[in-house]
Amino acid sequence: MGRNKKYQQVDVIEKMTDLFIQKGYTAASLDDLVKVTGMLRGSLYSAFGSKQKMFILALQNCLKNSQTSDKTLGMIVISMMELSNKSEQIKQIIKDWYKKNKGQFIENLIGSYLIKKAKISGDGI
Amino acid sequence: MGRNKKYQQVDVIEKMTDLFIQKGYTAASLDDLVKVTGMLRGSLYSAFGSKQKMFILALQNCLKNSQTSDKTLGMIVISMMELSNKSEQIKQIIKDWYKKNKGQFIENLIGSYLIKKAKISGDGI
DNA sequence: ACTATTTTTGACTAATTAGTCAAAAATAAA
DNA sequence: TTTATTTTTGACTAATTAGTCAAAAATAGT
Repeated sequence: MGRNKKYQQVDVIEKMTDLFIQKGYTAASLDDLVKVTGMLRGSLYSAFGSKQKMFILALQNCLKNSQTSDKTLGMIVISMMELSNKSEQIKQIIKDWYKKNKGQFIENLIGSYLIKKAKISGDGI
Repeated sequence: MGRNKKYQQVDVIEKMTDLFIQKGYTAASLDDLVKVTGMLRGSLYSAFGSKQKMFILALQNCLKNSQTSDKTLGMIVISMMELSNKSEQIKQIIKDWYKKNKGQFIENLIGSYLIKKAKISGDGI
């Protein structure tokens, strides 16, 4: 009952994830989120509640996948840089993730991801 | 000739650096910079020109120091996350830095810094 | 004292920010 | 058709953003 959803949560969250990874959390504006998702502000807030909740859903969606993809690393690094000191929930999420993944050269993986992302390696990779 | 400087560039840049590392580039506002430096907006712009130029001076000041301190890593990581795709100059600076430091477990150092900064290691370090 | 030069001051602007809300649209059950 | 429920719409707000600028203050040479 009620109006049918025009947008599917999963698709919307995927698009949000790409934006967050591209711009970072703070620099990704609501206008940007409107643009990439196709939803309007009211719908976004009605569906997700706040920008931080959008990010958390995007982060959790990434972590469902057990392998440490670049997408996951992207969201983890943004969490560490911009959100771990603002949200206890996010801090706990990445704490749990680190517990599960430490001892697997994860520090090295994080560093390598950043160098690749910044495109400073010289060999174009 | 002319009015004496009330604030010394070196001190101001040090304070800016601490702010950028604490908040990140985007999240560090001009109001924040006014607060930590003691200078007013007009003085800051008269002395530095723009927020990005303030950041570049802070970054270059860190890199003068040949050792890779946490302060340096902080500025480097912010550059990679928030600025390497916005400023060719900054990209070049961190490209040069990486050239000088690669092969010294620098990826590991970067990852370890982030984990320490986010305080997710479990052992409180 | 006067002039030239530099630095500081803080009010100002135009743009952007996250978030709100009442109304409209869409649906299914009664 | 009416009613209850859900989703979408987009204009709106209050706060914050980076950056500007004319005026005042401070200094040193003439």
